[in-house]
Amino acid sequence: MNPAEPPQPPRRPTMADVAAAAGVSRALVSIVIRGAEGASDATRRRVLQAAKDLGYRPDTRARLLRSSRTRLIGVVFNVTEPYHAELVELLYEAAAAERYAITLSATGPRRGEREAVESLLDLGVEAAVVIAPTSPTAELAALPVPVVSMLRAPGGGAVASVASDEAAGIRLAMDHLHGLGHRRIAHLDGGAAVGSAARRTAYLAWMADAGEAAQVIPGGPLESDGSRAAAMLLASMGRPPAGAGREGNTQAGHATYAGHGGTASGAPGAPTAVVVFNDRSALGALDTFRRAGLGVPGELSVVGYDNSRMARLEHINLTSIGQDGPALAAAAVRSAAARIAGAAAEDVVIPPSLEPGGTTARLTPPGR
Amino acid sequence: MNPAEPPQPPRRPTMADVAAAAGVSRALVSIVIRGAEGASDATRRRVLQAAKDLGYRPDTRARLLRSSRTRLIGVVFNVTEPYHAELVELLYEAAAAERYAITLSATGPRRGEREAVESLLDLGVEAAVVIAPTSPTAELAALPVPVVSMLRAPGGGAVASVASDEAAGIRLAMDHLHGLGHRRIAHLDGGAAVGSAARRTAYLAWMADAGEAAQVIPGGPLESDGSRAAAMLLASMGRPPAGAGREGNTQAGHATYAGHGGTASGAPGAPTAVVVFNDRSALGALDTFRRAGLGVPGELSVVGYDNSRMARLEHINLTSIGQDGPALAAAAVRSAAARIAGAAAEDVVIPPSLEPGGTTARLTPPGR
DNA sequence: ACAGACTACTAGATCGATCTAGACACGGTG
DNA sequence: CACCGTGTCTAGATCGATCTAGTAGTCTGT
Repeated sequence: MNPAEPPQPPRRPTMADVAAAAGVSRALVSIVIRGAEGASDATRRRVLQAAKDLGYRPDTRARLLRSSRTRLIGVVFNVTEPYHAELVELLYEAAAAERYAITLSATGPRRGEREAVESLLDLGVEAAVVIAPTSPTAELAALPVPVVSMLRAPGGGAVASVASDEAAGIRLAMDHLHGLGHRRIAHLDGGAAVGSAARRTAYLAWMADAGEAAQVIPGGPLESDGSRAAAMLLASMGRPPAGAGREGNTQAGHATYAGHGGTASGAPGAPTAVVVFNDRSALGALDTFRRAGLGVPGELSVVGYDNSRMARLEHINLTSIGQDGPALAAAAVRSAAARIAGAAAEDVVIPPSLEPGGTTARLTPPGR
Repeated sequence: MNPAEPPQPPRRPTMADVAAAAGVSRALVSIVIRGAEGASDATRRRVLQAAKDLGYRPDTRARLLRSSRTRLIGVVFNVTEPYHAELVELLYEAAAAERYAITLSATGPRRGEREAVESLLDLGVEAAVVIAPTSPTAELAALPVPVVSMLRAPGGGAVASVASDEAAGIRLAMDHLHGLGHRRIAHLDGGAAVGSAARRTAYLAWMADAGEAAQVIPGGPLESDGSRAAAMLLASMGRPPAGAGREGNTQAGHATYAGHGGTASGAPGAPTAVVVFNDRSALGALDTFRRAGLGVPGELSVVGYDNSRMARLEHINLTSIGQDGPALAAAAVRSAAARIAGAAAEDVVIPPSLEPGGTTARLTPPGR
């Protein structure tokens, strides 16, 4: 009721307020809040109670500014990539387990990697995790904090990396198809995307080992790339795609070719299975195959890569190579923590696994 | 060469370093860096040059801590929602245009909205933009900073909102289909998802006005929801879905029903078009329809909602209601800025538009 | 010539935490 | 009893910026 009293500025309580309420010094409150040692159990309880009563929450800005250990890891991800989103979610959990906090910075068509990383540095992160980096390794290594690159193949020691074994993943896919009787297997590649070269090389090596003729169709990481590559593959099989006109690309669709019957279609030597660069691309390809009236997996088996949430949707149920996201995320955080603690950069390789789905099937003998 | 000198701590330069190099006070450097007035052009140039030479970058932590105007807007988004990702990207740009910075906080299966918002508050954001909030309006209104909710219908004044006109969007879809000759139009709804009720209501109202019998199939926001709802619709049309067995849900697929021919299939009164809650759901539905051998748009026209990047992929080319992302993002940032400046909460409604694609076509007369 | 206004600049307090150095109490030892 | 070690706690400096209040110096008008 004092007229001189300020009207009611609902100021957020600070450490000093808690200290006053609990009858201790600010420093002690800091100790208790951080969970550091140096306070008796009795006062610890008292301080925590006071903090709770006041609704105190530590101010991140002040903590970041003052403390030598911010316990903050920055994550750079491409906001247009669904699989990155999955990893981001897992990174939150993995970081929490190591008592680190995460702060995000997105890249995108109009926001570059450099910009994203620097905004993190200005915030005082102790390390940066960059998902599928496009910057050269040397540039990442030159940053003033340790960098962990995810999903990109090891770059030579200067930057820690966490990735799955691309070659092993492709071999899993090839072995799986081989076990189902497939011999003529094509590859729709990822073009210039991160990881594409490694997967293509592994495919070529496997085919060479098996003594089979390889067929690589240039593609890319997006649904549209897969769709386009699929159309090229169809053409090479002597099988026209669905719809002829330009405008009517979806009209009537598959009905045109649906009567073909079960197996072994098109030119002799046409592939009976394809391994696609990633799930997004595989989804585009699947769509194009099916609209052209090609039965999947009846006439053609398809394997993707990433085992993304999308691939696991029941109506899609794509056979895919899984990268074990939780393991990747945990390894990335551990690697970052280790480098912060002074360890040298290491390359972690996570073994991939094959997730069987409904888009691969045993090859039906042609002459049946 | 002085042995007492520390070996080489590559400390990041601070404002004091720049001040010393330029021969001015710290305060003046602050003025120049912020672009505030109160410095002559000559010194301004000198200070900027010194900053550049030293590679100075302002420390975000210190700036956030000290300044009353952090010019920081927090964005809460669901990392598993591709459409949110599109908006995030647009928000970065919209914020930059108003000289605000963005900081992200993701929600997800294991990270709630409350947690995400609070981490932003601890960072000192001046306002929060929450995309498709799930918390009750009252809870958002109780936060100590202004909140702008995106994509959720106006909640009654306490919280500013930016959303597209759901009812108008649905009407656009219905009018489009009506103009193509369709009369029996079904709706696959969004279940409990944000915005679903408004769209369903608008659909029912339109059908009532037109004197047609409405048919709402319960669905949801995900691909799998759309797929399931599509299967229900097929059943109601007396048309069995593709494949009979459980395991073989994709085998042979559409071939079973492909011979049906052009138009007007199934029970009398069966819909010739569907309006689906959103694009993701529509994609699932599309897949199920096509595998069942139902030609889209030959036998059934399909309209989605969001006009997402996915819908625009050339091989999908979904007719969809566009929410004008750039306008939404710009309005959200402007609204946040206005509330920070003291304005009352307002509800902004952005008119949607129809993006024609290849999944809708003129109805072929049944008795032709 | 002098008050008043304006411009260019600076010293020092401040934001809310952490960190360092040291005070104080208390029990055990020689 | 003096001394030491340990556990608990505090005063004050500090992080790197912004903000306030105030000081020179210049210009303007009468």
